[in-house]
Amino acid sequence: MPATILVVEDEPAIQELVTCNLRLAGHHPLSALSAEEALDMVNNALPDLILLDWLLPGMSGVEFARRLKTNHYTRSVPIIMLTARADENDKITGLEAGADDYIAKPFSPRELVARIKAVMRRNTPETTDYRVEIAGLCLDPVSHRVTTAGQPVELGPTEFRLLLFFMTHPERVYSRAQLLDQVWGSHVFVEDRTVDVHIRRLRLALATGGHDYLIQTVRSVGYRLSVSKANDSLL
Amino acid sequence: MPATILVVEDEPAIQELVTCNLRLAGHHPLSALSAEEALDMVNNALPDLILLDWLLPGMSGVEFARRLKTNHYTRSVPIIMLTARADENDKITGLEAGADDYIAKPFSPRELVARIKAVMRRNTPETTDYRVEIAGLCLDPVSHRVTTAGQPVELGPTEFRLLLFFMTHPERVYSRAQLLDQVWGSHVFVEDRTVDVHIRRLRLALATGGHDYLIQTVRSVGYRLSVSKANDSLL
DNA sequence: GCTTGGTGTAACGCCATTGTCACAATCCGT
DNA sequence: ACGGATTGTGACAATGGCGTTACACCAAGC
Repeated sequence: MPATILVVEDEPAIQELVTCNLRLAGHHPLSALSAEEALDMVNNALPDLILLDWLLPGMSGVEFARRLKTNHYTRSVPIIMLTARADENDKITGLEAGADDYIAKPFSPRELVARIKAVMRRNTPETTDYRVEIAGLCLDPVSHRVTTAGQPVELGPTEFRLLLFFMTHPERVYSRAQLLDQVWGSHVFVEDRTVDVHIRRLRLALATGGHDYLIQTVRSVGYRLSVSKANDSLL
Repeated sequence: MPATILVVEDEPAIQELVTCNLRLAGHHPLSALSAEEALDMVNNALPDLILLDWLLPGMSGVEFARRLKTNHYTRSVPIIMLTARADENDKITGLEAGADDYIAKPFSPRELVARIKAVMRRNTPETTDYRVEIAGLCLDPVSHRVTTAGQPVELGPTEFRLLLFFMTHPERVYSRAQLLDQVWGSHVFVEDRTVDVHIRRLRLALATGGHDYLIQTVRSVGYRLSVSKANDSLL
């Protein structure tokens, strides 16, 4: 949920205020004092979202937004406009230029982070929306349910994510470190052995349907989901 | 995927803005500046979807929607309402009149096309008759009434909209953020936990008919409406 | 005015979930 | 068979998610 956010704002006081609040909300703000500077930074590394002031010296905010939206590489980055007053014309041209939302000054820090959250959640569409089924084991991300041979399986959140990852990446070995990255998140710090415990819990839950064999351990390497019971199928 | 979309909007600037964005998204927009003009065009050729402004000179948007929904030939055309403000009453009467979705101005082009895609995707399996009944729980948007096993259920406005959303999107988990988007509106900002309280109120109201189990919580994910009592079961 | 119904927020407490550890069991090369 | 390395297993404390209640606020109605 934390995101890198590019703040394009020429007034230092507001710039500071915004970035500070973003930091407090757990985000990673980047500062740009002009549209030109912002363009450089965008070309360097894509941010997750852009907070764009309406009135800027040199290139205006609208022009900047237009430039971004006409570039295939940058057009997908959501933009939130900051405007001095809720002016109708501003609103229309801003949205026309491709802004996803706008905030009228003065705004509360709370509204700021709320809008960001709203836009980002709106912008991230479904990842794996389809149902996965392997050897009678069925997992549905949409309804968030798992069954083995028609019988319901009760899983904790982490076990669910773990199984989801395995079922979308079957027949492939993953180290504990890789699993921590993919299932827990690349930023958390937990012991490698924690994976073992969750693997066991997952197997336990799957055992009632006889599907515990699906999660196989590859000694000194990691774990793997496979339909074949054989511990080693070479070539 | 490309569709002919009738845009009913009296203000030329917004009309232009919307049709332009629709064209960019690969659709074929048709313009109508009044409900009367739109009626003619609909009778001439059925569009795949209608974007309908709430406030129109002459015949209002609601009236227009009602006319469409009472005609067998035109009732199946999905309607997305455009309203100037996120007014609770507007939303309710809009849904009563048969609108399939609802966008509050100002809206981003991205949101616009996203909603259109969403409505067109989900329009095939459901709709047609807008009375929803699940496991004896019956909700009628037209009369704005809810009954469990024939007995009336008293709900507040928010609880009603919440239940309406769940019953039109059953067997699917929604995060608190998504629920806030869909039920409260994509631009309002309230705490996530507020959803919990309304979920409880809804359950409380449904409990008298024994239907409280319908609203199920998926820990660390969100909520879901399901007919099966089991916390986890598929199909 | 006062009252009332609806809504959002804060606070409290319970309990499922989780990360970690200690120890037993197993594997594999020597 | 032995020993070290690796993994399975059970238990434990701490965390955090969620149900629940209470309360303040606001708009509408009498």
